[in-house]
Amino acid sequence: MNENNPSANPTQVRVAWHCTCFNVRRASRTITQFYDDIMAASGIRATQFTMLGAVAMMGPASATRLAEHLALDRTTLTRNLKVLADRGLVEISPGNDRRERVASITGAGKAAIERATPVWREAQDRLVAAFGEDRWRRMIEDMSDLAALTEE
Amino acid sequence: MNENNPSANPTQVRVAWHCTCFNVRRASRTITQFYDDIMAASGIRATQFTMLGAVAMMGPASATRLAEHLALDRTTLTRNLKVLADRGLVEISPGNDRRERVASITGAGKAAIERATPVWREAQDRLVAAFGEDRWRRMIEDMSDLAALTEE
DNA sequence: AGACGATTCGTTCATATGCGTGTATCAACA
DNA sequence: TGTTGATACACGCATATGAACGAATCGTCT
Repeated sequence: MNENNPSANPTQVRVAWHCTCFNVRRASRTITQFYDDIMAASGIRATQFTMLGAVAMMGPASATRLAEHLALDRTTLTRNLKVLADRGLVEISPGNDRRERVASITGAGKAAIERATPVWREAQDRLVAAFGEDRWRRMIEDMSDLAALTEE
Repeated sequence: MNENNPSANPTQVRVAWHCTCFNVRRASRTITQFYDDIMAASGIRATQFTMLGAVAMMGPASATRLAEHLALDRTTLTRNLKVLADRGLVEISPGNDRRERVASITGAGKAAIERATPVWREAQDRLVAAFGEDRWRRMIEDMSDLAALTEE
């Protein structure tokens, strides 16, 4: 490779654009913004909506259990949960096992879910319609399988 | 819905797991870790590898141009670039337009790319093999199209 | 030359993400 | 009963991500 040429060799170009990690992260960014833009009015972000849903769905659950459920690092989950706790949407309380701290949904949290669900659905519907339902369904399965494959 | 039942209604379950945003973010997490684990020995993370590649590929380029290229917020790119600059892998210098600050790859940056490329390839090859090449190729195209669709 | 809208960027605030280390608690065993 | 390995967590460090605000610079028009 020519040391004086600041542009790298063409191989590098293909590397960048075929990288699975780059592609999934880029999609993650643009899709998150797409959802957040539409959901902004509800005061709940897409990530927080997911988190609220998980807490509501799993009932009082420990951080570790929620983290495994969402394939999220336990410490990340704890901090994300704290944002919701500070807003009164979830409640963190000590569990029977005194090492544990369990999270449960509050009334305000349920109200937030009720309020955010329609806008979430709007984002989801718009995206599915634009992408094509069959193709979208296939891709969700692909991403889900890929996550299962790279998780351990 | 039963106000006393801390578990939400079953609808919420389907919402969480069919959410495009959740699925792509979860895949983004697990795949990033998959790549980072394998690439750890090289001292370069997958995200940084992408960034280095972009700088090398685009030659001296402004933050705005790089950000558009990667579908990344300008301020995010600037800070990610700073991490690489602090390690001497890229150089930030003023451009002709005095508002601009252009980034270019350094010798150490090129060396880092050379060093990291084989481990990146190992991660990529392993994932493609495990997922199936045809299916993988299709999914990359899906994710790329989806990013284009949700980008504006 | 001076005014003005557009462009490029830096800084601050807030969230999202994972790792390493240390601490409290538990369960089981000698 | 005391020890000990395992478990659940908090905290600090580092990176990744975007929004809002404001400053510097540029090009253009008068």
